[in-house]
Parts: sequence; structure tokens; C-alpha cells
Amino acid sequence: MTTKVRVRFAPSPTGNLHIGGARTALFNYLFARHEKGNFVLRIEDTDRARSTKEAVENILDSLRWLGLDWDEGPGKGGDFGPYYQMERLETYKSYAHELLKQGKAYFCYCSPEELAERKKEALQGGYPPGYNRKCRNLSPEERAEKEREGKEKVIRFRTSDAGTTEINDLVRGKVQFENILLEDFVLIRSSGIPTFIFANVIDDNLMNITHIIRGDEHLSNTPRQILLYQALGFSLPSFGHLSMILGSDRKKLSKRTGATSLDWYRQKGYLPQALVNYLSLLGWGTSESQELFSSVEEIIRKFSLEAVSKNPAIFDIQKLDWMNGQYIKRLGIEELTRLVEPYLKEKNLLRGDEDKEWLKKVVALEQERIKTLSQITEYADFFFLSEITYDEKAVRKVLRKEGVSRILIAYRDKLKDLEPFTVETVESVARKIIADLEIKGGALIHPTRVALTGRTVGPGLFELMALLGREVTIKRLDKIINMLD
RNA sequence: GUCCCCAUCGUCUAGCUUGGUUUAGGACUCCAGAUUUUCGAUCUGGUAGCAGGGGUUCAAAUCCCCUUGGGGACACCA
Repeated sequence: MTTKVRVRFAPSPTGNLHIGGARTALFNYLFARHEKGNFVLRIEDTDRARSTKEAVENILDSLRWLGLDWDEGPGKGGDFGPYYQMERLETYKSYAHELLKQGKAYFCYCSPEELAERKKEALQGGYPPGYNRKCRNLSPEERAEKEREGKEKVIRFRTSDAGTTEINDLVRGKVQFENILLEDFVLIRSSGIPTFIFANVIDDNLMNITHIIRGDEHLSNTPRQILLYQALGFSLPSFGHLSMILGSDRKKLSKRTGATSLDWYRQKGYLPQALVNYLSLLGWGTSESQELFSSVEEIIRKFSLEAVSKNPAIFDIQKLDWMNGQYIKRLGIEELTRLVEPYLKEKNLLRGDEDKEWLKKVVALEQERIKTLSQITEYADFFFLSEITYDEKAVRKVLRKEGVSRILIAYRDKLKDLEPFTVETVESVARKIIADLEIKGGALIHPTRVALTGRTVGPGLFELMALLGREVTIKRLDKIINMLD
């Protein structure tokens, strides 16, 4: 019998959830669900200077939006809580004192200023900048002296000079580190709050985490943590380090090279399903290079850590756009309409008393055109505005041409008493005029579109006219006809 | 500077584990054509890649080494 898989996502609430964090969370989630295990959420809020309540809320909210529901953690509870590290301080302390007692850790009285100074000198002198173990072998007298002076102290781990530490990484394979390169790192700060490297190990052990799936930036922390597992007598979990997501400049994703915050994508109107689909393909793929999945369930079914690739991936928003467009097309018109409404309201395009059926038809006309939900406001604004704006170039090239006025007048006159006013009837009237005047279809269609929408691009003219209705259609045609006189 | 990781079209990737079945496959983007009343969508086609150099082997994108390039880590941040 095998033990149940337990994985965790352990964000530090120092900012909103970003793309990289979301990808890490997603892979943990996919792995947990695939293995029928548990997905734990733990908040690592030990950085008191930068952690905020807002960031916690943002992270929880973003994960929910993506549909990455956790089995244990904030808002959920669980048998291994608390799930905020600041509520677990006593636990860390007792383990630290245990290490102290066993001589595997020691008090260090060096001040941050001294340390910084020494590091500067080291760098200038060209030798390793790590901690020089000054307090490692303080005599009881020396220690008593420092204590009397009331010096602040941290607890440091006593690293070994000998041997190598080997990681058998789930995605990278064997990785080795020389122990001598590891400095005596801090376990407990002078404030009594543990550092990430320590709290992380304690919690993962206490929470029975079986697989640690995290970003590549933690690979070099792993040997230190393995040493801790050994010192504490904990059994080792499996590690899997995911390659990073880079910006188009091949550097760590930053605001300069693209949006990093999940909020941005949410506001733009990317669908969570599309984002999940896209993110899952950043560093993972099926042997068929499948692009689109029918559901998260399908991704879960096909997901495996063995298929996770080692090389970093560059975030390509163009592909995301395409994918989001695909997901928008899959949506039922009822749901798309519901999703798009907030965007229209925000731009004051929608008052709220519009006919629901009419609105759905408007949305349907734009469904295959929009790549993000927010684009509805740029593409369909003329349906809602009482005064539309005209694209200058369109007016110049399409409207201000010989004979346009005559054609528009002819069309308007036929439309005035047309009954009923439908896609079919407005088109057949148009076709008749085109035949009578012996002109090309475009000669009527293009100027009419500019007159009605202010633009040269948009949905099919007759569909759009039927939705605009006779009154608005005639009004807008009149306006242009008068202008052309 | 030290340590670690990575390396197939511009991008995401399949192929690499178990060398020959590969004229290196798919997708996004881009270009062309078809369709259409425009844009889009759709369909068809196209451009474009094994970083370089050494080995090993009858045979290397696939195995080994070096170089180069990129990334990450070296905090009382995570």
C-alpha cells in the first residue's frame, strides 16, 4: 500500500498572485487531483515587513477564480492546521531549541550591520561572501558576556564541511551539491520568527507533505533543507522543481515584459478555463502536443510530472489570446452574455433595461470576433451609444466619394416604410438597389456600415441593421446624408 | 566571483529514456490563396528549428565531453 499523496502550494503574501505562482499552484493541483491526493494551501507570512492581509485575500480569491480549490487551508480548515505560519511560531521555536540542545544549531550574536560590512569586504576581496561562522564556537563565557550586553541573537544551523548532498529531483533527476559550499544559515531571526527555509521544512513534515512541487528558484535551497530534514530526523519528501516562466526578454517575468498579476488577465476578460489550459502547457504537454482540452478534468487525467519539461518557458500572450478566443467561442450565448455584461456596464454602454434577447443577439454577433471579454466594449459600442463616433479615415475613404449620397438616399427611402424590418428584408431591399443602380454590393454596403457604425469593420451589415432597428438606422443614415450635402 | 539548472522553428512543444521507422511532427504568430459585404472566424498552402565544436557508433536531434548562450541561487525575502 502506498501513502496518500499530499502536496501544497505555499505562497508568501507579499503581493498579488502572479502568473508564476499560479502555474506552480496549478501543477500542484493537477498532480494532487491526478493522484487522488490532497492539495493543501499554506500561507507563509513570516516576512513581517512585506506580508499583507490584502495579498492573502488576493491570493485566495485568484485561486478560487482559477478553480484551484484546496482541500485544506485558509477558509477550509483541516487536520494539520493552523495554515498560517505566524500561528505556528511556538512549533518552530521548540524544534529550533531541540537542534540547539543537540548542538546542531547555535546562537549567533552578529548584528545585521556587521554581517553586511563583512559581506562587502568579502566581495571586494574576492572571497566567498557567506557567513564566517564567527559565533559558531563561542565559549560559555563569551556567550554569557554577549547575553549580559543584551545583544540580539539569531539561531543558526551548523552545516557540515564534508560530503555532498544529493537530490533526486522528480523533474530534473540527480542534482548534487557540495556541503562545504553551504554557509551556516539562519533558522530563527532575532525577532523569534523563523526564516522560510526552516518553517517550510517543519511544516511540510508536520503536514505530511509527500511531494514538494515548487519553482526552480528553490532548487538551490533544497540541499540546505535536506540537511535540516536529516538533522531533525524527518523522512524526506520527493522534490520536483518546475522551470521558470520567463518574459519575452528571456528574463524573469516582470511588468516591463508583460503583465504578471493574475488580476490583469481577469480584468481584461481572459476566461479562467483558458488561462488554466494555457498555463498547463507552459512546461508540460502530452505526447500528441495537444493544445485544447475539453475541461480541467481532461488535463487532470492526462497530467504527469514525468512529462514536465526542464527548460524554462516564455509566456506568449498571443497564444493565450488565440486560446481565449477558442474558449469564448465554446461558450453558450447565455453565459457569454452574462460574462460580458459587467464590461458593458463599466463603460456605461449598458443601462440595464435593455431587452435581454436583443442583448444576446448583439453578443452573438461579436462572439467569434472577440479574443477577450473586454473587447466587446470596443467592438460593439455602436449598438449602445446614442451618438457614435466616426473613424476619420473611414469617413474620408468610404463616405466622401462620388455617388455615395445618392446610394444612401435610395437605401434610406426604401427602408423607411419597410415592413417587417429584418435581416432578410433589409438585405433584399439592398440587393434590389444594387441591381437597379448597377453598382457593386460593396458600393452600398461599405458606406452604409460606416454611416451606421462609424467604422469599416464589424459584423455582417444586415444582421447589425436588424439589431439596430429601423429608427436608429434611419436616424444615422439621415445624419450622414445631411452631412454629405 | 562561486554553485546549480537549462539548450529542437520567433514562441509553446512532440521526438531524446530504449541511437536507425525523420525529407525533424503539431500549435501560436507571420505570409499567400480560398470564402465573405468589411474585420474576424473558417479552410488550404507556405516561411522558419536540432546553439557550436569534438568524440562514441556502421548510424546521433537522440549517448559522452568541451565551448558558447540563457536562467536561477548565493539575506535575520520567500
